[in-house]
Amino acid sequence: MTEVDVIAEARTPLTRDRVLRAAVALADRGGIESLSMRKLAQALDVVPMALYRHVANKDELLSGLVDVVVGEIDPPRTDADWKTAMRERILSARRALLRHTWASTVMESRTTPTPVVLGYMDSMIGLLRTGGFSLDLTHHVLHAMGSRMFGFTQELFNDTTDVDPEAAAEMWGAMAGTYPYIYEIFTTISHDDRSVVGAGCDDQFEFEFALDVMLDGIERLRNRS
Amino acid sequence: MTEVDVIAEARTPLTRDRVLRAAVALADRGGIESLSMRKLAQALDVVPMALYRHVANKDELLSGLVDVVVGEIDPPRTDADWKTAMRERILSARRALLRHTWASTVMESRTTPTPVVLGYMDSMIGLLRTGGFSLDLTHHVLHAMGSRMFGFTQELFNDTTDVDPEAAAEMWGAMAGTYPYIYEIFTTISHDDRSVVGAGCDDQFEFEFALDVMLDGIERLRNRS
DNA sequence: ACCTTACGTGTACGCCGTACACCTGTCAAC
DNA sequence: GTTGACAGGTGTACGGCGTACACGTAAGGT
Repeated sequence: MTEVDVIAEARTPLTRDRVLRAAVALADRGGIESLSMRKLAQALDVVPMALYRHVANKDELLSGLVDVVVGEIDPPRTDADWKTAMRERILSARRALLRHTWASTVMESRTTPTPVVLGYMDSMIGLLRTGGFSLDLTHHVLHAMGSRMFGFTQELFNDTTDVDPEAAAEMWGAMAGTYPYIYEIFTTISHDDRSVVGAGCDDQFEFEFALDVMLDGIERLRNRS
Repeated sequence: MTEVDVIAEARTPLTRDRVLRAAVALADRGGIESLSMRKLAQALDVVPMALYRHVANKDELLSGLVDVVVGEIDPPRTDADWKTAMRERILSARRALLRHTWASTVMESRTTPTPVVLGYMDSMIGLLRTGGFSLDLTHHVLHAMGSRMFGFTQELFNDTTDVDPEAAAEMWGAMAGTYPYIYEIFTTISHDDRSVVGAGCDDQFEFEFALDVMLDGIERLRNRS
């Protein structure tokens, strides 16, 4: 056995799939900002430029990541009305996004939908159309649902970087006077959580709440027409 | 008049305000990706490191930009019920965002709200509380509104980079078979626009449609409780 | 035996944010 | 008037990034 053979069997050949899976793994731990072509190459024990045989560039890599995540969303069930089918699928999408917290950011950064994403959207539209929505109403509903169709509301400042309690307490003290309404809300909700104040929301509940407001709203519009 | 004097009067001194306004101008034309500390310094005819006397780092600069944009949002009118006050203010926010198309992206990238943003949110919450919303319901509504409270729905793939018509036509042809529902929608809506297919939505209408679905929904919840 | 083709490598370029030491003009205190 | 602190712009440099481009090198078809 020559030295060449050792090297040859030591590394499985690069594939687009292997690249994508390594990228997902890298982003899952460490966040999307820690995903660089160079670090990805390093994780695959390969020189950075080698990646470019399998993805066109970083942007296309990111689109590939979106495809991976969207591919994890369950297909819609066919034995239910449009509303529950859509609701459940969106909640499935949300589960996928919770597994890959970077995904929503990356999806928003995309400028063009991939075939995988188009397929997802097409089947979602199908749920509405076969559920009795007119063409026009379907169109408006698509806009109204927006990114929620992919399982995420765009919450502002929902990051989980927890600060030290001392600074937080001081901040909330100052808030009492300056931002009375914010203070009022954040001091009364969810002190059952581990932190005394703030960020103790039941995200799943809030997501479903917002989703249902939307679904109920569009259902009413459907029935009216 | 010495040479020094000429130089001294040739450049107005740098200010945080001047830096921010130059950054806004740079981003307005050329997009947020063309805003780098180096280019910003160049636009101000100054060396890059000079900026750091007025902003802590690029992140803090971006937060400053958000403050500028949020500062452009009109205060809520006080002579109307909560619903129209909120509706009009959100539409004012949307106008500010349309003036600075990069702003929604930057806002989403923020990890911590600035005092200016907190002030905006506080007054929005105030509209709900004084409008008769319970603490709990107000809280849920905040989540449900999400980024829409700042005037933007997170539309996916709403960029305006128009491709050449030939490629577009080919794409739509292929879509007819693969994505029938998408095809159906995009070929029937808004051919009054300049482009034959796609991207011809009335964004203002769609935004208000979604906003009203939301507002009507929460109004119903309010009246029920 | 040769030539193509596929695919990993090495080097290099231009961009980025920013740390750090340095200069210089202004102004208060003596 | 001299001095010394300080505020604010400068210059240099470092490490990171994406990726263009030329170069091996091994496998497979002829």
